[in-house]
Amino acid sequence: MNINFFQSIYDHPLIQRNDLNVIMNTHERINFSKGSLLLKNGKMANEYYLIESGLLRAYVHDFSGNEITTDFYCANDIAIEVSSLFQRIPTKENIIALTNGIAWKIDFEKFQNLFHSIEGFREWGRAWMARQLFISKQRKIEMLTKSATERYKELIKDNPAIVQHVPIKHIASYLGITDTSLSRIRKEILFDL
Amino acid sequence: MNINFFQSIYDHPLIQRNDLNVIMNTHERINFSKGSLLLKNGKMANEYYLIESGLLRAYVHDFSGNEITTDFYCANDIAIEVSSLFQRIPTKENIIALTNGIAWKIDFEKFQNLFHSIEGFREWGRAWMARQLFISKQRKIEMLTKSATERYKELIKDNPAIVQHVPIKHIASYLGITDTSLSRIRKEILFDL
DNA sequence: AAATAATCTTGCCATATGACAGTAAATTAT
DNA sequence: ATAATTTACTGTCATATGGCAAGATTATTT
Repeated sequence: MNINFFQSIYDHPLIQRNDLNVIMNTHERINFSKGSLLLKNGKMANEYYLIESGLLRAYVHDFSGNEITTDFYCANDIAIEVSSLFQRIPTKENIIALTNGIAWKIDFEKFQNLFHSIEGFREWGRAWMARQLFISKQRKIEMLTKSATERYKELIKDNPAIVQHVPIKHIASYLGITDTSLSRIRKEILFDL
Repeated sequence: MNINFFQSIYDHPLIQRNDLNVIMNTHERINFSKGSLLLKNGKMANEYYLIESGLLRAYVHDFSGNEITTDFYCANDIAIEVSSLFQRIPTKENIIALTNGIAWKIDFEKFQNLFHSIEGFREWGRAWMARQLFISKQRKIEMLTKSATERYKELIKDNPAIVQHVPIKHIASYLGITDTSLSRIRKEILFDL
């Protein structure tokens, strides 16, 4: 078990080395295989996962039943459904594995203990939430101000792994367009690349 | 000072009555007047505000310098820029008063004390963040899946005060369209109302 | 009250994206 | 390997929204 992996994720000035050990030992290693569901619509999230390797996709169903991809999780990301986990309510999201992979799981009760017993951990947690909120806001603004083409180009730049491994229709719903349109956009920007 | 106001905002099963008193006394009443800035781009947020009355608008500038309205805050809302306040970094947002009003202010240091000393308060804080994250995600999905017309209709339904008091151009940028388009949409839906 | 400025509406045309259908290509199952 | 299924691309047409500019309306200042 690699301490650098945990250190890069639980990165906060108030988390001491021995705190990190406690935190590490609270996680459990799991393997997931392509197609398996880590979280299912209607259930309550009881854990979250640090992704060591592999690729996951989160999605919801819109009013007419179409899958809308809300997030991708890659190595070093945290796969989590905050709303369900922290409000103790059933989720509307699904998290499914797009590839095989390895993750480190921590469940809510253990998280809760760390949160209330380690000051650095709860500072980290709050900062993490703040960052997520910032990212979410940013993405919202980008949806408003940027064209689908620009958003796709940025995805290529920031997250090439996703573009390479994920079916177009999922990327399209993530970008908020149809797969038809994305197909055309891809054709368009071939010249730029 | 109205305890019901604070109770409705700091609403969590683990917050006891005397906790609430401590929390209440940590806030300071302020008046704000139309046009005043409660937060300015480039500064660090050092406090947040519970809005008792009045109307505020948060906005950022996009790459080409246009104002994008990111949020409105009404009575009983919390006007806060989480990212700057909790990550201790300068903000990119502005919060400006659209009307005169009354708010209760709490600054970061005092918040921090409450957070670490009252378990119920930090549970409330985390749940609040989780809810915000959920709302932000929801809005993102709505931007993806709903038309500008639908989004405007929902705004009318959920927040009529905003539609009545706020200049169209701000509502338009909040919805992610131009004021021209919003003007046409308004004309369109006159029939529906 | 008049003057000025800000805001809102409207017309014209351009463009991005969607809906639907058909085909091609790739993946998966038999 | 073959068949079946899923995924990706393309064509045609429809629609929503944007860009720009000119008026109309409303608000603000003098």
